[in-house]
Amino acid sequence: MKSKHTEPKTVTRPIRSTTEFARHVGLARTTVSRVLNGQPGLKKKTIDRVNRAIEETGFVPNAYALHLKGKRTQTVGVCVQNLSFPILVNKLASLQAKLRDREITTFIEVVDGDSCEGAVRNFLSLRVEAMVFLGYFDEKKIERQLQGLANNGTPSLVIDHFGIKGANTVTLDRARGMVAITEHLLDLGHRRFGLLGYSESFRSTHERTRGIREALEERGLDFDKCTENIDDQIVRTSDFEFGRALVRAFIERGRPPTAFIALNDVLAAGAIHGVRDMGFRVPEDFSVSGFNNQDICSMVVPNITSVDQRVDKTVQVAVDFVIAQMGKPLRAKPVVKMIDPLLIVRGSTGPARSR
Amino acid sequence: MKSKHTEPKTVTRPIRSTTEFARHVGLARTTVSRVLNGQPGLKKKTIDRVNRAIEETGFVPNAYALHLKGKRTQTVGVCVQNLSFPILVNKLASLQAKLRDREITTFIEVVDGDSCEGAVRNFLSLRVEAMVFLGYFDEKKIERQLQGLANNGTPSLVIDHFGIKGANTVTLDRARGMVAITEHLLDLGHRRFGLLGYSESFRSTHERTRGIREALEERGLDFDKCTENIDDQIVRTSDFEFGRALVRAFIERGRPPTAFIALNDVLAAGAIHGVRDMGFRVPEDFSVSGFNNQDICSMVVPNITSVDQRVDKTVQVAVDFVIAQMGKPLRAKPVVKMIDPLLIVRGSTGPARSR
DNA sequence: CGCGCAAACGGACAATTGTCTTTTTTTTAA
DNA sequence: TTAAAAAAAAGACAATTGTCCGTTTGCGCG
Repeated sequence: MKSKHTEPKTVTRPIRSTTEFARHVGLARTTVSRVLNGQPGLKKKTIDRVNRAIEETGFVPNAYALHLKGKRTQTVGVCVQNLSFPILVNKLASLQAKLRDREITTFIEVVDGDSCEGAVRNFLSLRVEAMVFLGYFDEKKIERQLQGLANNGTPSLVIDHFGIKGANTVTLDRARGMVAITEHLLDLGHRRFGLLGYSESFRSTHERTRGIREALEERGLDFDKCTENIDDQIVRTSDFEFGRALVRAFIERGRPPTAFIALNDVLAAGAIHGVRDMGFRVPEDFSVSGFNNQDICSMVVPNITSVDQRVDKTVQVAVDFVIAQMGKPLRAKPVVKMIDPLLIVRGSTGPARSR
Repeated sequence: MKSKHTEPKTVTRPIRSTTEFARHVGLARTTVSRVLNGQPGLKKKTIDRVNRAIEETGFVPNAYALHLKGKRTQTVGVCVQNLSFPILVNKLASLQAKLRDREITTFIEVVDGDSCEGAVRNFLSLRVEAMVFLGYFDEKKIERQLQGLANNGTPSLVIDHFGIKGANTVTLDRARGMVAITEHLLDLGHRRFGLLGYSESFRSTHERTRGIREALEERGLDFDKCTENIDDQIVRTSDFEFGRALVRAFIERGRPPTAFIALNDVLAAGAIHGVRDMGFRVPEDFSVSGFNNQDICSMVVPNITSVDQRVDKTVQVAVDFVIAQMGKPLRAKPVVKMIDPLLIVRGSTGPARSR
């Protein structure tokens, strides 16, 4: 048995520089370097020899020396708020994929509560050519960070968090999304709406409340008369249980609205279960809408009517912008791009039952 | 009004090297460097002057030059399979957080279908001190990559994917998880089980089937007599709909099992809806179990009995191992650490109804 | 055998940083 | 005011790579 002989016993220490690699191949360092960088005036045989050795040894030139030499780093740093929201994760994955397609390396830092200061420092130290902030951050802090980046000449972009001063921004037009939902429900004959989860004081919540208000006023309806919000009457645990408890409370107190507009899909899923708990049906007795069009929309019966964030479109716009800015002087005025949302009508909304 | 004067109009071009920075502060480069690296023999006033200038300008030394000089990179590269599975995302986030706590920078590449070759090359070029593979990959490819890393002297670790030759591995003991579930159901009086989603030919599925088999044989029961699998009779769309359709088919064909053991929580959620579709109740008429203990377990009524992966424990073990290996010669023999799973009993499992 | 040319070699430089040593300047103490 | 001590400056080197340039090698051809 003379197997086990394919792998050579050359347990020499790893090759860590072009010099060592060149010695291993039996060529001059400069010659190897010329091969690696595709310079002319080299015999095919030599080129093959080098490439074969690369195959064998897995040698990769040191990125640190490479970029030090002044070569563009072709890297982008991404600060992501956290990975608890599936929608953010989708955006992150899509972002890296699209940047990779353009031969750009993405560095990712999950910030999650910490200020992103450390992440930004790290990225700057790595001389990224642009920086992306994905999600919602402390406005004061992020504005300071962005200012620092501007002084530094590093282009930056904020995805999602709308309203940051001086920031290049790509974000879903959340107000418009709510207009779409509200109009959809109005068309179905609903006139009284229970808002689920709309008392958080985030900027995005304000934006979205504004959308509902606009859609109602467009039809001559009054926001305060048409909507009810009993968020503060329920102790909030998980989104699911919160939505469920809110709906039960709405029904128990009598004269409930005919449609529930939830802040997100999980709340909506809870709401659907709340309706069922009370012996009613969705959408025959009550309509329920979600937001974000997450997977859970299809994991509940009936499936949830929701607003899709158009992650792909959003990220595409973001990537195009970032790449256009890389390696160029900063723009004087910030760019804000709003992405049109997409209403996905499913089984959880239906005609209002006359009561 | 003499506001707007706080920010100096010095729109000089950004400072990109210690030399430029030193000029800006009015000190010698070497002095600044000594301050940055905390060397002794410096006046407090000078140190303060430098620190203040850092505050103002946001100057960060070039990481590329730093590491080139031979300083350890203190970086780890993580190849993650994809971000479609929430459980993987959790592990990834936890991994980066724990590594950051130890002052290690994590580079992340989401591979998603592509071979991870490119990612590995990129990491090697960045001279990471260790590499982690998170999730399931093509065995042949990953073995080749690991071999390459071994030649290179870079420690590596595989999380989740059990059974890769020569790989340091940290993984949930999936067989043991299934033993726990099966025993739990046996204790509740169940003797016939419907397996949902167990016909995929992944290594993890085999492991888990083995666990069920062992638990049954432990009580003198025969696997083939006690379990049924009708996966191939249903067209698989989403996991949710698949689980739902499977259960309906089980019930429609008559003489259904009393408990359904689903491959994951989404299948289990579908199964619960399937039971309800047919006019039965969970857990009174049928028990349903999931796996992974994802969020969805609490977003279904009744909540799903599942097996928790103990992400925190898993990642902690992984991080401890990785850190112990960094910057040291490779171990001769691979280390495999199995993590004990944790059965979480919730409302979806109950005593078997005698029929 | 000698010439010319292509190909490879070998040396040098630049990029930035930390560190070491030597020199100069500043501060402190007498 | 002067000498000593402390602090800062200045210069050099190493780390790795790409590139430039002059030199050497090898080969074919006459």
